Amino acid sequence: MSDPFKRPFEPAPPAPAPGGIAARARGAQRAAYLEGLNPEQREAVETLDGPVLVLAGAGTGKTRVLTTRIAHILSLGRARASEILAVTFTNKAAREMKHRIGAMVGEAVEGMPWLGTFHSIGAKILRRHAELVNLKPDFTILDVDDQIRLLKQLIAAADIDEKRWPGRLLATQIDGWKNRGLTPDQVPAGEGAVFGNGRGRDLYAAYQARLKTLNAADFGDLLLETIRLFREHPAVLAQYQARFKYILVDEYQDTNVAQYLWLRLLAQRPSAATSTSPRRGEVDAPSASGEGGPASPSQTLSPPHPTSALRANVDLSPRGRGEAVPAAMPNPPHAPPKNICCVGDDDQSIYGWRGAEVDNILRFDHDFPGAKVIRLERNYRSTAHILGAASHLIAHNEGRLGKTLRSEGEAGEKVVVSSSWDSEEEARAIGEEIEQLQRRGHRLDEIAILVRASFQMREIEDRFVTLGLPYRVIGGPRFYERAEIRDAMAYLRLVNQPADDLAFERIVNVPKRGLGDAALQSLHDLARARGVPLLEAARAMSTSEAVKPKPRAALRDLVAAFDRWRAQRDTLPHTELAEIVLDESGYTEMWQKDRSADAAGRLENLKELVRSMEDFENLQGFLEHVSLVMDTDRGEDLDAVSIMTLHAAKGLEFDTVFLPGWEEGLLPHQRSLDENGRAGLEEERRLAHVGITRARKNARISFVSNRRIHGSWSSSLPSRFLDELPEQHVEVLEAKGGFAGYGNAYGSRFDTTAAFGSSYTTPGWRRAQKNRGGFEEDPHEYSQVEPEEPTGRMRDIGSRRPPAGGGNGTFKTSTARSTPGFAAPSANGTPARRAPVTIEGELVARSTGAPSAFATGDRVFHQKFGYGRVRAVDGNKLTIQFDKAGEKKVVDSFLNKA
DNA sequence: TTTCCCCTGGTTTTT
DNA sequence: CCAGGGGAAA
Repeated sequence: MSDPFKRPFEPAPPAPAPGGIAARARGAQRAAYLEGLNPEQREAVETLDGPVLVLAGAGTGKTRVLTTRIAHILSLGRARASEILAVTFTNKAAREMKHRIGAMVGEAVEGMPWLGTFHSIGAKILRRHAELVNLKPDFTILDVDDQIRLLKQLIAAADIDEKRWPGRLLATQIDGWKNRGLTPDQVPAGEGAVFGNGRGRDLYAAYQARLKTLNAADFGDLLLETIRLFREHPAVLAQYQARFKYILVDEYQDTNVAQYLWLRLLAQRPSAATSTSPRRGEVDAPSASGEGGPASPSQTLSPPHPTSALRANVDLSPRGRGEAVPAAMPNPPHAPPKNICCVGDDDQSIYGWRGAEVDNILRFDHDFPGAKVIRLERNYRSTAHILGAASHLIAHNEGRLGKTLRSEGEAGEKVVVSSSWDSEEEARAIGEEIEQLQRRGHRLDEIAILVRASFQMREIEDRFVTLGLPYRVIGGPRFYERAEIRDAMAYLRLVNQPADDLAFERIVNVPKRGLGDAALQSLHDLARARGVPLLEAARAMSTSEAVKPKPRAALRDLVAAFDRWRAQRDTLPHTELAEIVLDESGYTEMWQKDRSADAAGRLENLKELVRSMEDFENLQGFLEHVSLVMDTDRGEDLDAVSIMTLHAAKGLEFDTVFLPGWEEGLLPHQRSLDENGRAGLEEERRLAHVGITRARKNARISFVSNRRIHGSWSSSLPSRFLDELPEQHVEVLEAKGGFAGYGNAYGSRFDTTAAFGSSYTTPGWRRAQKNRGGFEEDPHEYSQVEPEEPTGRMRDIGSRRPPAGGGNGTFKTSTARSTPGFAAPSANGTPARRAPVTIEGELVARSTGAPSAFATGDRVFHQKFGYGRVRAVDGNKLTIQFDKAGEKKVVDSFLNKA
């Protein structure tokens, strides 16, 4: 038994008693995977009994602990793979865990059927018992568009002004209620009355009823309905309680109330719950009982949570949602909680705004009495300077459990703080610096730019396009969220399931068939009158004399097409069927005719969709996958700089990280401050902390003095977080712009800037208190004062023109930007070209001499700007008159001949 | 029914 | 400033 892990998971030997001889004997031999763990990690892996909370700071080996723990459980024979419940938030995390466990234990990862996201596991359970919650096992999982369309109909039906009360808002509201585990009858009356003149709660109830009719569930239902299932059917619950011997939860700080309740139900011992009635302990949940009875009105406010011994500081619990937060873990003393292990980091809780309750993690030892808390504080990622800066910053938060990250590495370089006049200059500075790094051999895919808000990306992208610097935007509209993909999916759904009315509504008139609102309305009426799906109603109407000839023909063709496709469903391979559907429906043609910039990209996406179907056995399997897994990792192995939001960066790491836009109002985001006060501020601080801790070697923070907000310019103040960085770990670069009082205004604690005679000498946060919004001014006024850049490489007078002057930066962004189709830019690994010298926006010189393959007058296509014609050629720099985006100067590697 | 223009609002985003 | 949605004209 030299390598016991080559053995498949199942069948596992019967679970021996803890500490049994066999286990110990095996354990002694199998300690290989435990090697290389530090003592805390090892403790986290080996403490198998009872509740465990692992507080894992950034870069401390969280995933490793989780995966090793699973391997450990399996190898000790404590449980079979199918008896372990392991939940993550994202599919990506689930995939990664599967992968790593597989690497550690052998091939048989498929033997972990209960490793997945909360939602996918919820769906799995729900399908098994669908009848018990008034669904059929093949229920549809709604996407957001469907949801909103449905809500709009309900709002209209209730005769509520849809303008004042948009469907989207109600969707958000309902989502919020579901996140908090509230069924319609549990929504506090006051809150339920906010929407639509007191009708919010009724609409929610109507929506739920409608979902049942449609045999559909939305994302929230995957959790909430499972909870309801468990509450109303204790025998079912008991079955799962008995099955899951070990529960592991990743990113516990991100769990919302519904997820918490879900876990809590599963984490109870099965014994008591096998009885037919809900347990006493359940009473403290938001619902009075599991029997669907209304929550007692007196429950709208619960007492403040008992202070947790775990918690170092006072709770901030901000959002006034106390009523939704359940009280303690209900396990009576005789039934200790099961073996649940939650891993998380309260300092990385950045999703409060979408329902995550930091409180869940802060309260863990109270919820799970006798919990063992293990802190992982040894960071293997970042240098001491970076960690020092991050730790000191986050220490300003009060609502935290408290950890101190220690670096296991060298001191490295200090965190660099710099400033720019405006965001255009900031983008330029970043671009320049990256070129420099590139010249020194720094890989581009080890560089990331992390922004607070996505609008910040635009100028950076713009700059990179000009420089020919390859980049990729992470996040943004995901593949399956693109309109063309959803349309295609709707066609396929309807082929698969002719009763899918929401899919029908989506595509009746896409492409345009002359079937507008009027036609749809009469279809609805007929469908309702006869109690048939819309497609059937369409069939009836297509032969009815009452319908005008034109729409009648359109309906006839549509119905015939679906009949045809459905007949082909069982005879043709599903990929082929998909192609046929897309072509015969005229959908492909619609985009082919479309001359807009992103049409080509959309067609490409459709091809990609069909290609991705190959991985599935049949249409059914594919559709199930897509509704749950909304991301495709179309990993591009291009060496490119990553640009993303701070939120999207969680869990990632890079050698060098740029953090632009650290200004009051943007990094502590104004809205966060306004809406959530101190708790909001603390979440913003965690965001800043997440940003810094993404860096392994270099972190470069910057802020600007002037920012354009909604079109008009206003001066901005440096972020208060800058003042919270410890001096000894930070190097402040002198502002290049040199406008005393602005770029250098910040940093009362940094000598470097004092010489500039800042008028702001109070700490940044206090500065921010007074007179926010600043005053407006024209940066142009100062342009003459601008000294030459220290590098002397570039004199960019052009950028000093008032940015409002238009011309530059007025292009239309398209969704294609997340897949910039770089024609393998030559920048790859080659010595970076110098930045072009520009005067008044004119390109006068350029350092690459390579002649361009394009000539004046050529028709070209650009991924971002669309089609255009070459106006002028200057080496590899071309001036293009784009059809839509206007005149631009672009590097030729970004162009294709059209 | 479609198209065009006006109006509004404009962090973050998974499932 | 600028994108997306909704209402009014063609």
